[in-house]
Amino acid sequence: MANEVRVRFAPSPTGYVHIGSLRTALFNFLFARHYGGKNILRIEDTDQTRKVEGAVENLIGSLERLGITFDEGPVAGGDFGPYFQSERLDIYKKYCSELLQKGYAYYAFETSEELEEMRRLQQLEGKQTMYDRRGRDLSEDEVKEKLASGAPSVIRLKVPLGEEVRFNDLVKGTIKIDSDIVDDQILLKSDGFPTYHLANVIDDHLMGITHIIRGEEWITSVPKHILLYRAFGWEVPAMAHVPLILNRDKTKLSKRQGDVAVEDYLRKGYLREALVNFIALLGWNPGEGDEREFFAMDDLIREFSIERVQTSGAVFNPDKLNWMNNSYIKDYDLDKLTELSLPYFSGTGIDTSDRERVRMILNTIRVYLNKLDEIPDHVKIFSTEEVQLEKDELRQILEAESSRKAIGALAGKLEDLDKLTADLYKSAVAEVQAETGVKGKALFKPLRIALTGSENGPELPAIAEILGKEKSVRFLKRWL
RNA sequence: GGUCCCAUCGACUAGGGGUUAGGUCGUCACUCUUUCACAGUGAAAACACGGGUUCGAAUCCCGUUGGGACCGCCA
Repeated sequence: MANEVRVRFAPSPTGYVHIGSLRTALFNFLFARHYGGKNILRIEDTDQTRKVEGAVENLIGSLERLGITFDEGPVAGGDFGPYFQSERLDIYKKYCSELLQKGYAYYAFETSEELEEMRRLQQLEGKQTMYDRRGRDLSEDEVKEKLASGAPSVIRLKVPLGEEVRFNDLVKGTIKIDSDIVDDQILLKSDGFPTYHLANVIDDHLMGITHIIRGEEWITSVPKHILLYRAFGWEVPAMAHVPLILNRDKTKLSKRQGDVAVEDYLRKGYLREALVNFIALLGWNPGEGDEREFFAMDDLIREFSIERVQTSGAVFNPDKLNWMNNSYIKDYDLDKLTELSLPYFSGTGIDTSDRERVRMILNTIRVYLNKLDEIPDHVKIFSTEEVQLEKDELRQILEAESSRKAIGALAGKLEDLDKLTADLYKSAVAEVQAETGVKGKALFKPLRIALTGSENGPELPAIAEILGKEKSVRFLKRWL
């Protein structure tokens, strides 16, 4: 590409990062990095009623945890700032009056109530609800008069009628819309703030954005934006509208049907690599018969292309996320995994200052973990001071004559050891088998139950080693 | 309701005129492991429908149906 690629992620600061936003942010990031361009963060905070304290910091923090970084933005700075729209009000006003002057926009004075009434009537008639453009009929004098009287006013886009607005979307192809059904969108609100549509067009142009990559929900407002670019005499950036991420019932992914905040997933112990990998594959794949499923961020950067983004929406499938996360957990560098897991041990009764022990525990249970917050479920057997039987029926197994014989023999052997290791445990059990004649299920089952209170779980020798000699012996002897 | 978008197994998807329509998750079975899980092997499971175009359509075109998004002084 001749010019440097410049893309932007432009969220409104609502306090958390939606999974759908994450994917938009990811795709922008991948696209920018793939072409060696710039990834820009712009905060769309023109709705004063929606301000959330600390939202921007949180947003940047979450994205950075996932490895999505910005070259320009509120924190990174840059030559195209400010990157908060609320700090660019003068710019919008200036361009808006230019529109007014050129006759591409006009003043309107309806109150919210009047507009609501208008919509209600339109709905009754079964028509599309949109501004009926009545403000266009006001004479210059009428407008002057109202303005002078101090009546609240907005500025609306004067949509040229009877035209077909068309554009080429990088993922959807050519899209055309009849301008007659394009709303005379409010550009400047009565509080002096611009709407998304105005601010977005001005900023994208001023910030030199070359490609707009955003969710499909924006597609119907593109004509407004095109008209705006045209009115200003600006070049329209390339656009790519990516399909939505859906609930199980195929509606737009929403809070009501489960977690949608990236922070929720991070908190539950989904690994950043797994989350990024999974989200990237929701709507993108390398194609051409390439059947890989695992991609590190570098792989994604190298292979991502907007042309391979899916045209239809994708259901967010937690089962597959779990599978992928579990795969990452199983393969993860054990030391790093140990560090990441530490917070999840709080309240389990396991002393995390003994890193080596935590490491061993993690290594034996990681195969069971879909996510890190499941750790407590699997470590009870290591922290308990007295084994609890999972169910009462297990007591019978313990009380069998052969069981007592084996348990007693093993307890004796372990007692003689200096230090209990998995290997020593194994040989001790082998000796018990030889000496008592108890073998097979009759041997292993009671030992497992005596040591853990459960019929199943990780490998017994590993458990015994983690338990240590003292505890193992004590647990065994209890059933004699 | 209007406009726009979309349509391959239950889910994510590959394929894109001639394929036994491939892979992954999930499900089921078997093997392995003296447990569960892991791993391995296998199975069930899809081109929404109707018309064209073509020697030949899952693939291209049109329509139908179905689903979704948007229709705010939100973004």
